[in-house]
Amino acid sequence: MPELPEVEHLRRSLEPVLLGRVIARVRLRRRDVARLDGQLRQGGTRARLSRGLLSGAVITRLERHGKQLAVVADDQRCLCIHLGMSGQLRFVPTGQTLRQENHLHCVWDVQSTGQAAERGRLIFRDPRRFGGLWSYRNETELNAARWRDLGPDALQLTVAHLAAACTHTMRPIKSVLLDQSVVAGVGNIYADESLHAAGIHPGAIASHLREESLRRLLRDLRRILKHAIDAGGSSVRDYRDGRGNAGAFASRHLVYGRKGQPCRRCGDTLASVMLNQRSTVFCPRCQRRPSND
DNA sequence: ATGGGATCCTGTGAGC
DNA sequence: TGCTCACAGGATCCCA
Repeated sequence: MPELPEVEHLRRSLEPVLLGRVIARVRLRRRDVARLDGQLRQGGTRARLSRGLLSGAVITRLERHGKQLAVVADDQRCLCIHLGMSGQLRFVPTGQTLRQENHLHCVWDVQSTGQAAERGRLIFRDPRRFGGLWSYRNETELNAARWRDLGPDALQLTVAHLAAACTHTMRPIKSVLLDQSVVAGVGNIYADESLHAAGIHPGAIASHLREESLRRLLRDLRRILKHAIDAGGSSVRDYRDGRGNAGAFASRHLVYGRKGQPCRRCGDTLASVMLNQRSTVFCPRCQRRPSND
């Protein structure tokens, strides 16, 4: 379940093998994962499809906002890649055989522009297909369309913005954290981890929290996200970076996936509730629910 | 307007 | 051993 740290680590792991390289060919094996100009493809020609998927482009930048990635080309074209739940983006150097992999939806042939013809393939796999590819003519269109409704990236979020999103709402604080229009990049893992670190009950009504609590939450969220990026992300099950390596942060989770186990801070047994249809793990002692909720 | 629930999808692991 | 079934969840849509 790639969240901000996983996508950021993926972005960094792909930069060395993609920047300055040209996309020689694209093979879209499953059409419904791709949207042209942000729209579900309807009768677009094969050429238009290839173009949207960056065929012939030289890759100049890899951008990220929240959990989404964008590959930007020298001619402005840009392809937004969202991994959803189980999506993987991986670079496979030529010579390394591409194992018979299922759910392989798109393959890009990548080669260097210089003398030494270093080649490889970039592959997009997504068994559960919650992810996808969205093509745009340029970054302005991406920002005006798909990224328009995203809040600030979690690493750029300010207390003022978070506090503004929390006033006048009866939603639980965890729902606010998971809301991508409030803050982009936080999913179930890092919501639970940051709330635990800040000592805030996930079900606490957002508008009842003091600014001091929100300040602590933001500080801990940012700290945890940065540590997770450095550790290569959390590989709970599927996540792999651009070279196929698992992340190491899952072993450092204090609450996520640890229901029934002792809290690593106070020793109390970690409890679990459903919130937003998500299993939510917290420590009943470290994260007391305010009495007025 | 706000927020909660159902929905999509497949692999995994528990339990019989 | 092999089967069934619940569960995992990001985003989107629908409805109260």
